[in-house]
Amino acid sequence: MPRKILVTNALPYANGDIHLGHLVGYIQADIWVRYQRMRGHSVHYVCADDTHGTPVMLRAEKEGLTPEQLIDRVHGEHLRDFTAFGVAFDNYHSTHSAENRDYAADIYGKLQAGGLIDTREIEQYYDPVKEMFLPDRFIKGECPKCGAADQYGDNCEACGAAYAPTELKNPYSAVSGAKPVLRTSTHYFFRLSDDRAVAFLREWTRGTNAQGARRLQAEAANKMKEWLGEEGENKLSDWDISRDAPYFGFEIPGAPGKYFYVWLDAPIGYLASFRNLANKRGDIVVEDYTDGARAAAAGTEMVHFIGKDILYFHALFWPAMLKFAGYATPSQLCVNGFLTVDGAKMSKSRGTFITAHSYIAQKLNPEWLRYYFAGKSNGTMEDVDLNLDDMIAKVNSDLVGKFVNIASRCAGFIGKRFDGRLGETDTRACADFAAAWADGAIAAAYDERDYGRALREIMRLADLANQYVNDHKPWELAKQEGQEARLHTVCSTALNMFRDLARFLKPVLPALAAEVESFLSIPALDWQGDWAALPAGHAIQPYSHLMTRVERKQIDALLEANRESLAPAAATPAKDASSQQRHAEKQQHAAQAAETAQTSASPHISIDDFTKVDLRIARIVDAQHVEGADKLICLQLDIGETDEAGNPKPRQVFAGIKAAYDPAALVGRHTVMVANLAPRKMKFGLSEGMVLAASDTEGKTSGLYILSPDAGATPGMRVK
RNA sequence: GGUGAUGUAGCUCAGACGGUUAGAGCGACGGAUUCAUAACCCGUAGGUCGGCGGUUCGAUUCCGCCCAUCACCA
Repeated sequence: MPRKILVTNALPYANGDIHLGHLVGYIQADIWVRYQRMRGHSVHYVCADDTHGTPVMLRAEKEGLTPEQLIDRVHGEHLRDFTAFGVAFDNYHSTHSAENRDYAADIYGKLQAGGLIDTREIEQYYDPVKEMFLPDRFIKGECPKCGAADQYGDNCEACGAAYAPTELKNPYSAVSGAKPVLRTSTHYFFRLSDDRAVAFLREWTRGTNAQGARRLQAEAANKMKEWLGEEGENKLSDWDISRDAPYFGFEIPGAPGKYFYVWLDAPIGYLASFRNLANKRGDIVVEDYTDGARAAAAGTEMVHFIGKDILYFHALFWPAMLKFAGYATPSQLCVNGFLTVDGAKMSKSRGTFITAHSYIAQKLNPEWLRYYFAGKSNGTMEDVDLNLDDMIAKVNSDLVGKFVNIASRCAGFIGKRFDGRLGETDTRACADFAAAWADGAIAAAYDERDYGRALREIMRLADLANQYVNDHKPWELAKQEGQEARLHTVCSTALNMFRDLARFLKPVLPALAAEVESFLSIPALDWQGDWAALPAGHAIQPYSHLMTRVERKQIDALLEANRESLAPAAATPAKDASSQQRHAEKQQHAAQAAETAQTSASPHISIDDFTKVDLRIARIVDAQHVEGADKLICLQLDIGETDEAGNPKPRQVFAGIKAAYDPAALVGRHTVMVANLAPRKMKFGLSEGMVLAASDTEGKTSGLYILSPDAGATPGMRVK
């Protein structure tokens, strides 16, 4: 029975270029789709641009475009890049579409009817000039901790502190420059904390689908357990799904001036793209995939390929929305990790923030990258490292030296000596190939998305083919009288091996496989049909090189083309370097801290570096055990600071010194603390610094010793 | 700090549900060969399987602790 599968890829946000980090997930999905089709399964493969939200709205304005004009242009660029890398969606649509509006309204309506939508008043910064509520990202001001100017509303790039936008000093709107005011507004919430949703998600994230496969990879299911908590616990909170006008998106039915938050309608875009495809084609019954009951009856599957940064949305909100709106829930989430380049986060200053377009513009072969990514894919959520020297070695050795070489070393004889026609095939010599086909190990590896395993096995076969040629020495046979038939057979046999290798590699290297099909004059290779040898007398085309080698200088040129000098890089921080898809409204911190840190690799620090650390004498006012923490003591430290009323205002610091100190014995002592360390939100509360303590980092001797100043030092004194 | 993941030859990665000499590719070194894009073939060297303890007749594989890296903490 052929499977009927709807495959989707995460929707890239319509606010930036496709880069190599994106391509990991798209190439993995594309390989899987191509493989399943070669097996004769029915696969619909769709994607779309994720278009809504404040960032798109503001960027369009900045460029003097309407949002529609901007997303039209980006749509073209994204589709161009995917196509160039052989990622062959059946449809590449947009979340800003009639289909998506209909689905969003329908799902929302059903959730509302099911009692899963609530409203609530929330308070938020509002830009009185621009007349809009401001996402955290669009509020700037002075860092409440270190005072650095022009910091974003969620975290400080200078000191790394995290805070709420309301804590910023002298806040201003990044959009208009106006001073924002706090305003209350009604927001709509999806009641994820509802018992029904919690119970459903607990089962859904752990369970298996109708095909008996786990819906989530083990690591992903594990991760969800953290979010869901233990049995009986309810750690989920309701989800704010509305934003106030002006907002680029869909207005919520029955709620004038309120719009669906971009993340609500983004995954719905999968269904919209599929519906759009069905409308164009006319032979797809959409409801057999989307309707809960009908999909179960039809045995269809819905498989989402996503990056691990958006697991949260796809494993909680999305299945819950679908479930309680009566839609089919996803059969499987295939989650991939981030991309690092040469072991580090992609970096604009190093030129490793490589856009898909620049790769193509530099005339690098996309299939080099497909092959390398495939070799690094093992079906887990682990990050993938693009090691550039390794990629050069791997591609040149495997694809050029081994695979393509087989055709290159045999085709000449067939062309010159036998008029381009094949002879008999030595099927006994092909026994290992036949066994590999019958055994199904390569097929299983593809199906499980462990492409690395598949390629290792395929390359073992390629080695066998080269050994076969070596052992039978066609170049000697060619010089011997009466050995023509033998020569003919050896070359034909090797070319049959070559054909099967091309078949095995086709999901990964579709363009190369197509060239092989044309070189061998054979119909499109698939995985089910006739694996019999090509018949004697079959005419092939003259051989021309199927692939060139990668050279280091090409890679260097690519890095140079993507390199930005450090100065402008600071203006446009490479925050989302490894992320596939992340909206500015949900930022992560600190990605850029690494970027700046890596620029100074000297073994010494300057005096300036040292003076950045604000060390102060502190008096331990109070010390308490922390419930539930093995190592922590909660300290209240007086460093001479006072609140607005002039009362002493101690710092709260969590110190991992419980093993060595009894809290009661600490009270009243003086010690040294780092006063300007970025505050850190811990499970137990906010930690506003750290105390200094000595220990043997080699672990040879145990013990932990906090520092004490000589008598006379008073709280607040600077240590330098 | 909590939770999770990762740590295996110079590099990139397999593997071991505890059991004789821990694997592959690349790289290095030596040899062979010349059909092939300095490709291919044969061979050699390289690892106390992050560290320390425990369980066991036996652990790199199980358990505990520690260290390092990464991610998440909405």
